[in-house]
Amino acid sequence: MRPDEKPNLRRLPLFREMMTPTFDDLMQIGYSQVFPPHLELIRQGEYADFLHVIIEGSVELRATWNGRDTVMGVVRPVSTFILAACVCDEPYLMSARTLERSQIVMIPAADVRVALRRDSDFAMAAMRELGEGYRSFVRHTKNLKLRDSLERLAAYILYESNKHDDASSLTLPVEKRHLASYLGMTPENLSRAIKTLHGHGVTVQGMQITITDRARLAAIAGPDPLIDGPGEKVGVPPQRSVS
Amino acid sequence: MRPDEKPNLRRLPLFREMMTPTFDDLMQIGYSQVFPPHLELIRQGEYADFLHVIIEGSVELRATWNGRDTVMGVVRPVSTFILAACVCDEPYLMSARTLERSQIVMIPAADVRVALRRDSDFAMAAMRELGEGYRSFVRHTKNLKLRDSLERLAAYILYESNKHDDASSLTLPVEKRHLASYLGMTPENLSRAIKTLHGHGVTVQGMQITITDRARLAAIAGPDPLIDGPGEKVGVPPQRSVS
DNA sequence: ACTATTGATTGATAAATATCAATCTTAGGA
DNA sequence: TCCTAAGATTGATATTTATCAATCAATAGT
Repeated sequence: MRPDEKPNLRRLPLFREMMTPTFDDLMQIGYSQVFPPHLELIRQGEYADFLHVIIEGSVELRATWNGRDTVMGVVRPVSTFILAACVCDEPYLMSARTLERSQIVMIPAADVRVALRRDSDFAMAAMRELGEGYRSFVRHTKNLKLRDSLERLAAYILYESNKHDDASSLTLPVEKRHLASYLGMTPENLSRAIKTLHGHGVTVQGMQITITDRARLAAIAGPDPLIDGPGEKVGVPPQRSVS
Repeated sequence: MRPDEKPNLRRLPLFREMMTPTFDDLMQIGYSQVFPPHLELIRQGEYADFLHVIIEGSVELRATWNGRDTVMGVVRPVSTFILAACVCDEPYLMSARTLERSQIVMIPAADVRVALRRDSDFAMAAMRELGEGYRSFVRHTKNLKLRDSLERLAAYILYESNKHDDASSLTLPVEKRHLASYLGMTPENLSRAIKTLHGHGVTVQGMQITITDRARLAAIAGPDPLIDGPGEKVGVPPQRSVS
C-alpha cells in the first residue's frame, strides 16, 4: 500500500476513531490492488475473506437468482464494503464487480475480527457502520414497496440533487440500465418514466439531468428522510459505507 | 421485571455472552410491561428511547409513506428489536405495534450504548446482531426484486415448513392480508396465488397449509439460502432478532 | 472519418399486479 | 344461538410493468 493512501483510510468513519496501533496493524496486513474495469471481485455465496475498502473507481453490488439479476447498489471512494459478511463470518449475499479501473484495499476478515475484539473504539465504529448499513437497506425496501417506479425515479433525482448541494443540474453517475435495475425497473420503463417527468419539473438529455421545477418534482417524489436517507453531501470524502 | 424472566433474556444471542455485571445493570434499569393487542409501541420518525425485547406475544413492524403502508416484518419471542436505531441514535424507520397481548422489556437506549462501550463481549454480540439484521434485509430486498409474487409465496411456505422441521402441515402465523403486505402484494393477489399453488404441491384451507408435493413447490420457489436465509429451527428460543 | 458495437429509445403487445365491487366465511359478541 | 363485523374470496376491469422487436444514438477502435 502506498503511504499516501493511509490518511484517506484513516478518515473513514470506520477507521477514524480506532486506536493508532490497531490501525497500523491493519494497514500492515492489508494490501492495495488495482483492478481493471468489469472484474468480478466477489461472487455471492462465497465466504468472506477480506474487508474491502474502495480508494478509487467504483464498484457495483449485484445479486443473482435463477438467471435473473439486479443491481443492489454502487460503492464509491472512500468507503468500505461487505463488513457484515466479515463480522458474521458468513457467505456473501451479493456479488461485487468493478465498473471502472478501481483501486481497492483488502484486509483479511480474520484480522478485522481480531481488531474488533481488541479495540472497543473500532468496535463502536463498526456497530454504527453496520447499523447504518441496516438502516439503508430498510429504506431501500420501503422505497420498493411503498413507491411506484415513477416515484422512485423522481425521488432518486431529487436525492442526487440534494447530495450535490441542491444543484439543479447534474450528471447521472451510472449507465441508465444500471440505474433502472437499481430502481427495480427495466431500461425501457426507465426511458418512459424519464419522458413522463418531462413537464413535471425535470429534463433529461443523455446523462445530463436538469431540474426545472423542484416543487413539481417533489410533488411526485414525496421526499422523506425515512426513505431517502439523510441528505449527506458529497465531495468531502469519506462518504457512507456499505456494510 | 419478574425474576423468572431474566434467564430467558440471558439466553438471547445479544445478551448471552456479555459480562454478568453488565447484564445485571441492564436488567436493573429495564422494566417489563404488558401491552394490549393493536397498540402502537413505536412510531416511525420518532427517536429511539428504548431497546425493546419481546418476551411474549408478537409485534408487527410496519412502514408508512404518503398514505400507503406495508408490513416490514413480525417479531416473536424471545428477541430484540430496533437495536440499529438505538446504536445509531437516529429516528425509527419503522413503526411497531402489538398483534396480540404482548409482554415487552424496555431498556433505555442511552444505557444500552453505555453498556456497549464498557463490555466488549456485548459489543461483539451487538455487531453480529446488527450484521444479521443487515443481511436479513438484503435478502428481503433480493426476494422482492428477483422473484415475482407467486415465487415469493412459494418460497415463504417452503421456508416456514423448513423452520418447523420440514413439517408438511403448518398454520399461517399471521392473517393473510398481513402476509400479503409482507410479501409485497395485495390480499386479492395472495388469494389468487394460493389458488394457483393448488395443483403445484400445496393446498391451503383457511390458515392451514399442507404441502403435498415438496418438489413441485420447490420448483416454483427456487429456494436459496442467500435469499431465504439459513434454515433456523423454531421452538427452541431464542430466535433471531430484528435490529 | 468510418465502422462496429453497445446502450438508449420507441412502439406494439403481453403479462403481472392492483383496484373496485360483490359475495362468502368465519370468529366473536350479545 | 344468532347476529354482526371483519377478513377472505371471486369476478370484472384498469393500471402498471415487462417483453419483444425495431430503430436510433453515442462511443470506441481502426
